[in-house]
Amino acid sequence: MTDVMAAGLGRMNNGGQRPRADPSAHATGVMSTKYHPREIEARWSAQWAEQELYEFQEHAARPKFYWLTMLPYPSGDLHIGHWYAMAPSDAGARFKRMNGYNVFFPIGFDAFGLPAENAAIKNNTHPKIWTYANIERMRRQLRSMGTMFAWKNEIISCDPDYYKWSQWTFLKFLERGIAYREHAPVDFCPSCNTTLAREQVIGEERVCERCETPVIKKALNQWKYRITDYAEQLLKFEDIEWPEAVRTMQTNWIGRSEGVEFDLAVDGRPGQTLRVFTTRPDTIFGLTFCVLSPEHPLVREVTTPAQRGAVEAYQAAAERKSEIERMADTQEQDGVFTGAYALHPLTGANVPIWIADYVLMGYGTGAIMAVPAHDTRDYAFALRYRLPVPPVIRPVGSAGANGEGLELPYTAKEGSEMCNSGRFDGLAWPRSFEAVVKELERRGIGERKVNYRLRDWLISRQRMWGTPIPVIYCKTCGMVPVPYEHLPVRLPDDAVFKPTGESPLKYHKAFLHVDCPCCGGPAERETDTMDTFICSSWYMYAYLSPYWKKGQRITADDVPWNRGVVDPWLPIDQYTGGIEHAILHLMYLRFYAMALADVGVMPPKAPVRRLFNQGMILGEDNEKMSKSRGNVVNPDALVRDYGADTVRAYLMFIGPWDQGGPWNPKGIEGMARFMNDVWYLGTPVEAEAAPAQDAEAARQLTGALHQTLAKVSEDYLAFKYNTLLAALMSFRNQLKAARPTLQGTPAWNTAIDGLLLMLAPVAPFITEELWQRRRPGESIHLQPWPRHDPALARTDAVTMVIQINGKFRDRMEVSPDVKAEEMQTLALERPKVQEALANRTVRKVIPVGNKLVNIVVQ
RNA sequence: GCGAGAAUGGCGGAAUGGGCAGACGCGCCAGACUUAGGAUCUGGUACCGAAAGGUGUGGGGGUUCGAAUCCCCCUUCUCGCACCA
Repeated sequence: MTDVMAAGLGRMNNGGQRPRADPSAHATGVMSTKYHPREIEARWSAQWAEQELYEFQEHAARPKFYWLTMLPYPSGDLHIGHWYAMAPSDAGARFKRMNGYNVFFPIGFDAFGLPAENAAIKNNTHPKIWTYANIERMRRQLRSMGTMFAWKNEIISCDPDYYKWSQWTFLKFLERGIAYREHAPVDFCPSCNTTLAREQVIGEERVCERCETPVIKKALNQWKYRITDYAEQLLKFEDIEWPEAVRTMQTNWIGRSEGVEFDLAVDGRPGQTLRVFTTRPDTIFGLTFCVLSPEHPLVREVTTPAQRGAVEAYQAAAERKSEIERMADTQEQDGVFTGAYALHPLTGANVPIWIADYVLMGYGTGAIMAVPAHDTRDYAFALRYRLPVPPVIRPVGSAGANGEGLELPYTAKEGSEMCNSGRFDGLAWPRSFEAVVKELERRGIGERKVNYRLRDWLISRQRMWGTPIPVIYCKTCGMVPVPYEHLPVRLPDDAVFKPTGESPLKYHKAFLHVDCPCCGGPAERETDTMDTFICSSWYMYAYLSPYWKKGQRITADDVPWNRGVVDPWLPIDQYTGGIEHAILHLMYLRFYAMALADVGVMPPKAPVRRLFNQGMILGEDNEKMSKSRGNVVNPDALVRDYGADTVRAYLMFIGPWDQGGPWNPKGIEGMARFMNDVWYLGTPVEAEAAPAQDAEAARQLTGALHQTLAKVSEDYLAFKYNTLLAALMSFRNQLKAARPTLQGTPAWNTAIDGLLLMLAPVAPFITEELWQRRRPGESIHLQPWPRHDPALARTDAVTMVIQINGKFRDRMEVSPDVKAEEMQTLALERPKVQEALANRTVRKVIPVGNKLVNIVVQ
């Protein structure tokens, strides 16, 4: 522990000890002023805010473009991860704006959540105070980043005028049957003291998404949203350009599988049936036993007295097992015989009914037909308890007519055919599936069924700092929704925070006790609050008319935003954010849009057209940044040393944005040098000697400008900031080389303007400063993107490569319009080529465009 | 186990409708200017070799005049899911 800390501190000291005393220091050249990023950045931040340069313009002649970055949680300080997420997003939005779009780029705070409550307990203050103090600090930091946020449209999700509408969505969903309350076993985090949605339980170890504590099961009365009703819709990704990875993850999470559900009669119990789900009806003749989940209600009914003791012991053990940590490596299939038998639906054979915890109550019917020859789990189970394992499918055309010699378990679908299955023998997949399903349907004991892995969204949280669920429980009237006119159900400002692990709302008398809206009698409020993912499921619409009907009494007919503004601005044209939200936020957001469309407040179209997921910025050690590792990079310190422009640009230069990558503390020096060069190149020079006329050099510089422009414009659209910056650096190198001959000429000035314009989205401060020094009073951020002229980008000579048998031999300059025959002649004339061709016969010469000739010999 | 993606110098990475591998930057080496250099400027920097030349994009095959790029097999790594019937 001590070692780790010492190492961590050492690293931090090292990282912080090299402030650049004067980052603008460079020796040569005529200098008017030095580059002082801190001074110019402070000045421009203030000025842009004052001029409202970036605020929302509902109507404009330019086409609308809704550019969105995921809203941050106000944790207190802006982390380098926030910079990595937001600075490139901002650059993209700025680029769109320069390209003639009316860009809306809002920001807000996802302000409910547990850290505020923990801080409240620790400091004995209200979470609201902690949260708003953090927001104030983060607003300043976000401004220092140079982002073009439309601050006037900011929303804060813990504001009652926001969560009033979150409550409204709950009431509407309740009316439509999308919200419901259920008593069932749910995932509970003993550290956060609250239940969690299935999506918030991570991995095999089943740990809490927030604190990594293993979750336990608890049976509780909880509110849920019927997201499973939208499973089919959620599987469709029409009209949206989302990364393949996200679509695959969501598709897998939803986990659609097609199969059949059918009944088996229980032997000796007329009328008693056992329902199972299977995706492999083609293997039904291999059914040699059934397995019930230990929690299955039928277990009590069918268990014979002789087996009762063993069965109950197993049930108790299974229950305990799900409450204790689930060990990864103990996936053994064990179970207990109930003593009862079911009848095979097609053969009438007796098959024993077992219970085993590898069958889950929450999936399908909680009961399975076991076909040990063709399912790995059933196979393991059968081996363990010496149950028969008859093969009933085999690879098409395989030798053994009845599957003899088949390696078991054989689980393939494609290329399999039925055997040992009476009149079904020889039927190949997928006809085998169809035939058995038809037979079960004909007998009236089963039907096709689609099952999903997706569960309904559990939204109740036993925490205080969240949106109160607007329902009241009355002894006489039962559950009563809070009338719309009474919204919002406000969180009390005087709740007492104690480390009891329970929500202070339960002990807040004024909050808890309420008159029933129905009968006027004494009643109690729901004290659970909503999952904070609800706040972030609709904030993108709220941005367009923030705190709609603020302070006003609302009715059932109101909608949560101004549709006149919101409808024309949908969908969100570009959304950017971390891949870690691939399932949670990005699936909930789609669900919310679908459900709200059903409620009738939104057009039924995809809410987010284009999505981009950035990668994660890692510590110097290539590990995830964390305080315990001591590899956290502090953006404020970097801004102090290098300026925001350099930090922004360096983060974009590290590598492809979607890839993320480790922080290299030395690497930023290169970007600082680049900014210094830009400063030096872009600062107007007074009274220079009359520039020499060098038409050829001027043409070359103009060519370089337009080549760079083509590359940079293309890269902005594809979020390829790293290569865009590399192109700008190359251009910088060319400018430095051309400076002695061209500085002050029209070609030079155009090139410098181009450099500043192309860099403006990435580095808004330095470009604004230099632009306005050249043209006082004009913001660079209101300039149109420079037009690319392919004619000017054209060079008058291209390099042609000469290969012999595909190997590089020589290169030469040729005209861009060179003809194929000419290329061949030129290539064969080269001395190096002649030399290499001595005593060899040329068989073929292959010219490629105007860039390469391959000579094939012998 | 299933699904998705990746593997290129000392490092981050460029180049994939096949056509000069290593753009750009970091680091490193040498030099210049300097009292000084962790500033700036100039040159160099994939590997082997004195050179000519040869070899190189995780490994092995293949297609092609030509492969980092396309096809097949394998290895390793990252991410997601995981007793889902």
